[in-house]
Amino acid sequence: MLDIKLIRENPALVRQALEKRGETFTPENILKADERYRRLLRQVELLRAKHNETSKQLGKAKEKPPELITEMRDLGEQISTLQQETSQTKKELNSLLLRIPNMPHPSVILGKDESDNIVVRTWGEPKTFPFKPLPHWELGEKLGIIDFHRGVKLSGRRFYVLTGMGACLQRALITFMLNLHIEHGYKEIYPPFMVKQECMIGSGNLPKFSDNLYHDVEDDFWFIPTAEVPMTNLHRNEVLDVKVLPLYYVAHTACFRREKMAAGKDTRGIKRGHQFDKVELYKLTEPEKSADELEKLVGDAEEVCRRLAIPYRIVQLCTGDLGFAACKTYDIEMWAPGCAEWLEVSSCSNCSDFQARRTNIRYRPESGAKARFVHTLNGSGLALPRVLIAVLENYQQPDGTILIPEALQPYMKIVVS
RNA sequence: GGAGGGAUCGCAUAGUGGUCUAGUGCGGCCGCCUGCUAAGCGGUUACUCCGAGAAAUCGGGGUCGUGGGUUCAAAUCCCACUCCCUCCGCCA
Repeated sequence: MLDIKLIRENPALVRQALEKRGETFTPENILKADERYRRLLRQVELLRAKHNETSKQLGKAKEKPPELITEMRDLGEQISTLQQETSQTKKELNSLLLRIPNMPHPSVILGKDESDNIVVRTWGEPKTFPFKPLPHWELGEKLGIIDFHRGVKLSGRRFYVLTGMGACLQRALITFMLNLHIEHGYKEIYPPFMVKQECMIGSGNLPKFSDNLYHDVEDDFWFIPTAEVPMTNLHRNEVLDVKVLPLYYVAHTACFRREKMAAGKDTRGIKRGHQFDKVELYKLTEPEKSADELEKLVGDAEEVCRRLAIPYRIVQLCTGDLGFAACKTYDIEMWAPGCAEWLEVSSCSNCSDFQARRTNIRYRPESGAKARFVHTLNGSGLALPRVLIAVLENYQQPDGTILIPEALQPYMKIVVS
């Protein structure tokens, strides 16, 4: 959510910033609602002051003068009518504000869409194979570690079953990543996978993107599309001590996405499913530090790729490709020789105070000082099915078997009888 | 799912319709006194919104778990919900 004061005082600046992301911003409705709200509020408060005053008089009076009671009754009616109008206006204003995306950070490159993103750096050389490397769906089926047919039998398209060493490899990756990030100072979190609506609003997934979410109508639970959602809401309505900042969290969760938007895209393999696992990094920082913390966050996520010795590149998203809540984003893409594409295994974003405003997460710079909104950052560290793809395709051997990356070997020591 | 109890300022507690501008204690902060310490004395003590101001600050509104209701008037009465505790049922 953007600061209404900024919109009020400098709508042109906001418009310019949002135009960079291809958003046409018309502040007129918002400004009108804002002005109307404040005008109504002043009226209501004036009446209330009168009401309180009269009530006090009446309270002190031994004999209750009937004209005072009449006055009270009269004021009460006026207040309740005006109050209704005020709340309604506030609601309208709020729902408008909730639908405006974050403003891009000035350092973000200008661009229209994905095609204007730029590769910031690459690491490693794509391996050359003395044979034609297979895509993971073929490897997975041949090795009997990914069962597509039974996945469909159980849950329909875009579902699969990992079996045997496939499931084991994923589990090894999860533990490896979690441990690595914990070493880097992140605190492990195991959050709920189903959350209240207000959490989805807090992270920015609602009200605008309900198409991509699973929702349990009976009990009004929303299934998380990423651990970012519960982690954004962990400290909802809290004022944090500056001494605890920055907070670093890491969580492994399942993620659920309806993927209505991506219908027909990436239908082969395990690249895009309705359910997948992800290790997610999350930070809460002081505003002045979030830019640096984003770079460090990317570095921490990158480290996973390096340890796995899989070539990757860092892509900076242009203004037009930024997510709703982000002011700056880097993607990490691993090279997958089998399907011959760069796989997006992570998206690391600085959300500045956008989510903190929605969730009301603040910190006090020093005791007695006014509380300020924190900045929040998130990034995958990393998304599992895609890393699994990269491991399978990069480590495939001529005989169709998979070499286990050195970093994962300690996690794969299993006696199979 | 059923039955009961509860939620008040950082913590602990008082408050059964108007004098609550929510009291008291503890803790915190500031000061005083005491040749150290302990103790004592005085003061202070939340968040948020609107408005005025360059600012310090000032005026006003709201907040006693949340939302409704009754009433001229609600921390206080009524209803619903949320969360916590005790018990029963069910369950991993």
